[in-house]
Amino acid sequence: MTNTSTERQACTMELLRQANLRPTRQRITLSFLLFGNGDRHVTAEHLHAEAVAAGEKVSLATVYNTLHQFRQAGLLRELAIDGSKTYFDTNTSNHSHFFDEQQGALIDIPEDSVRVEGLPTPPPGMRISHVDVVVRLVRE
Amino acid sequence: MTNTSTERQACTMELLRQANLRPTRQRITLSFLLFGNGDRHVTAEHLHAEAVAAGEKVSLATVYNTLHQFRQAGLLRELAIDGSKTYFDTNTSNHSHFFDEQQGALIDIPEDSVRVEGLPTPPPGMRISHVDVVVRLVRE
DNA sequence: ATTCCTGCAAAGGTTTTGCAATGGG
DNA sequence: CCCATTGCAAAACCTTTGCAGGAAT
Repeated sequence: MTNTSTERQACTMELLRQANLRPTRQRITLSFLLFGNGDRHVTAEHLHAEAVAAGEKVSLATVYNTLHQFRQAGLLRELAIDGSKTYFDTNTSNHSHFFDEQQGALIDIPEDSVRVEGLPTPPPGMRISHVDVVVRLVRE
Repeated sequence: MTNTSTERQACTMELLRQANLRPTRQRITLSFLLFGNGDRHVTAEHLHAEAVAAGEKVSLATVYNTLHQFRQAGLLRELAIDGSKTYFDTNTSNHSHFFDEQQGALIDIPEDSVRVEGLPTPPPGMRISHVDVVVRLVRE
């Protein structure tokens, strides 16, 4: 543990300020939950439950709004894993994922271990913004 | 053009029979739209609109049912591309996709051109069922 | 005749939106 | 004080489901 709680909180405030988002009580709690303790994958509902469990009074609508604001600010990446739910990843680097289809669990694969080779040139007038790799797992 | 329309229709009927699905009017039309003319990516709504435009009387619920029945029979693959919509691919081989985020358009990448290397071993008790690669494109 | 399939409408789940009330700067 | 932000409830959206009528074997 190298940071005090106060230092981490100051860091969180700085994140919000740089993203041009007013550091409201709700946003501070949510960014703390998201960025305060390593890389995470969350859904809106999951994060909302966590905030409520932590004693924060915040609505689900605000969680959705905040997640999208953070995504627009480049603090989160949206993942298309499963048609029915939207996952957000606090690790915005270009890394791959394992996905356990039965459990709905996501696991990061370190950024530099996976290489995608032999990609064709994109159609004219277009460029690659991101390469998503999802490795789907089933129980043996 | 090597097949007559009748031959293609016979082929379609054969698909359904092998999948243990009664060759009803709706299923015949839908499988013909899906498999009658090369590889395709469709959403339920898109396929429904196409069927209606072709003069077929079919409900959206039946299109959903049929797409899932075809997927269970291994005739289609479901793609997670975008949180809000489910895409189905008539090409069930393990290939990659370009996705144009602005247009929502999907383009196949030939199966053998892309290689994913350096994947770590799956967690104990699990094995890889499929590797999905989506190359997201933006306008330059 | 029996079983499967279809259509409709209603329910389901997730996400977005409109608007009045609240709270930071 | 002003304007961004919040919360609520309603709406929007895609998808699934229940069930009665219809079609296939």
